Amino acid sequence: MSSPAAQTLSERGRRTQAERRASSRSALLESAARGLSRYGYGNLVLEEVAREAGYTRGALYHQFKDKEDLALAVIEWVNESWMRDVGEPAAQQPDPVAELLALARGHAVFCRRDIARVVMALRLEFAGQDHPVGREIERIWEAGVKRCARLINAGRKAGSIPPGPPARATAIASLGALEGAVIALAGHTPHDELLAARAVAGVLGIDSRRAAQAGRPGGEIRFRA
Amino acid sequence: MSSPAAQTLSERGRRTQAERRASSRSALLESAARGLSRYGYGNLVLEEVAREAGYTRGALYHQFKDKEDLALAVIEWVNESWMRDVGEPAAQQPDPVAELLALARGHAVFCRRDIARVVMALRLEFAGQDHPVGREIERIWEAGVKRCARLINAGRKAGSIPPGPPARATAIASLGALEGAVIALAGHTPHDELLAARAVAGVLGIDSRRAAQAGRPGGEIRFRA
DNA sequence: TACCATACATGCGTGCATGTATGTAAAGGT
DNA sequence: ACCTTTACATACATGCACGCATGTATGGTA
Repeated sequence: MSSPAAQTLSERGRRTQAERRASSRSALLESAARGLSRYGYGNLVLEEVAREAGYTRGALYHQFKDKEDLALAVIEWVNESWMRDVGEPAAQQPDPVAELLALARGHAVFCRRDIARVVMALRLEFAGQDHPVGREIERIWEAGVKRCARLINAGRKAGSIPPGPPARATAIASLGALEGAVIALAGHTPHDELLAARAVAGVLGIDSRRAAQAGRPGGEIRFRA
Repeated sequence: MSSPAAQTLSERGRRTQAERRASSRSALLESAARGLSRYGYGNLVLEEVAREAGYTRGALYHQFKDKEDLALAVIEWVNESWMRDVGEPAAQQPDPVAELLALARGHAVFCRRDIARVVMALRLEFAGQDHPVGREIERIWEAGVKRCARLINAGRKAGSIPPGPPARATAIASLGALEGAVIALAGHTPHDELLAARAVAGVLGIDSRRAAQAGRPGGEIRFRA
């Protein structure tokens, strides 16, 4: 937490410049992600970010142009991680409903890390403003809404999702409910996964018992009657 | 928006001191509520709050001890409004499920005003910190969770809510999903109401078709098959 | 070993928001 | 009519965080 990142030594004890740079950068990114998740952009103080990564602000300004550049890098980093761990696996699901529920469950698991609220916090903070960070967050959010709306339309055509409000509004509600539930549930492993899926299933109008099974190859959890 | 609040004249053209004070105070409170909802606590600049209310910071510091005092007053004000417009009406419902769904719908309608995100924004901003504002928000949130958990327990005993994760976790997920959905749905009247109810119903594990009817004396909305 | 480039630390200047102190106009009492 | 109190504006002082400029150590290279 306060030492300059796990050293990935090349072969000899001496570390390459590129190695130093990379490990510093990822340490700073991780610290900044935690900070953004906790405090948001405005309340994030770079001195603390650097300190928690084991550096000073000097290192930060050497790696990133300014605070905004750092935030954008964090967003990109988090988004890539999300795509790899959640977005792409979910795309393997056979039908729209399964994919939507897999997204819900995957997101819940993804957000067990302390970088969970980065997107939510920044989206709230920059909503309705014209700031580069806000635009980037909006771009990512919009992509999620689009993906979700496509799946809803497909599911409705296939008959696996009942009719309801416009697909876009339903998609927005799904993602909002998902994010809200997951953030509120921070620390409530393992129930977060099922409850997230239930929230999404509810918005979609699906029988919530589907939510208990989808994406759980290990079988479903049973509760006492 | 920029004139010193609607004048509630006593009888003559002259306004009483108490009248002046009260109208300034409510104008400042409303402006601060909008500001907190948009920017959160840290990013809220008092100069702008005062200006939008038609005053200067002088008036603000005359009515409120400091920024923290102002925020606490806003929270109290919003909470009272919520209780009056949402909390108490919902308590009239005959059974737990109906009350929970009424809360969801009521909250969605309540949040059509631009003070919707005050609680959410502040809860995110002060999560895990030991700040008076954070504590007050936490208090309100906890009260909501408790109320929700009681209703869930009652509903499960009565058989109207199926078994699931612990009542407290389910309550937290319900409120989180509700807040998240409603905030994301800002501006999507009238679908916000149904979708909020669906999110809560989903978390509870209730057939989401219940959500379409509960609390809608005027009958349910029909969508094309 | 000598030299340069890169990674990082340290110190300074500046802007901005808060809080306070002081000044002014409106209201209320006598 | 005079004085006091209240409501508000204006001006000032403080602190904090950002960005940049400079200094230092480590890695690379000849």
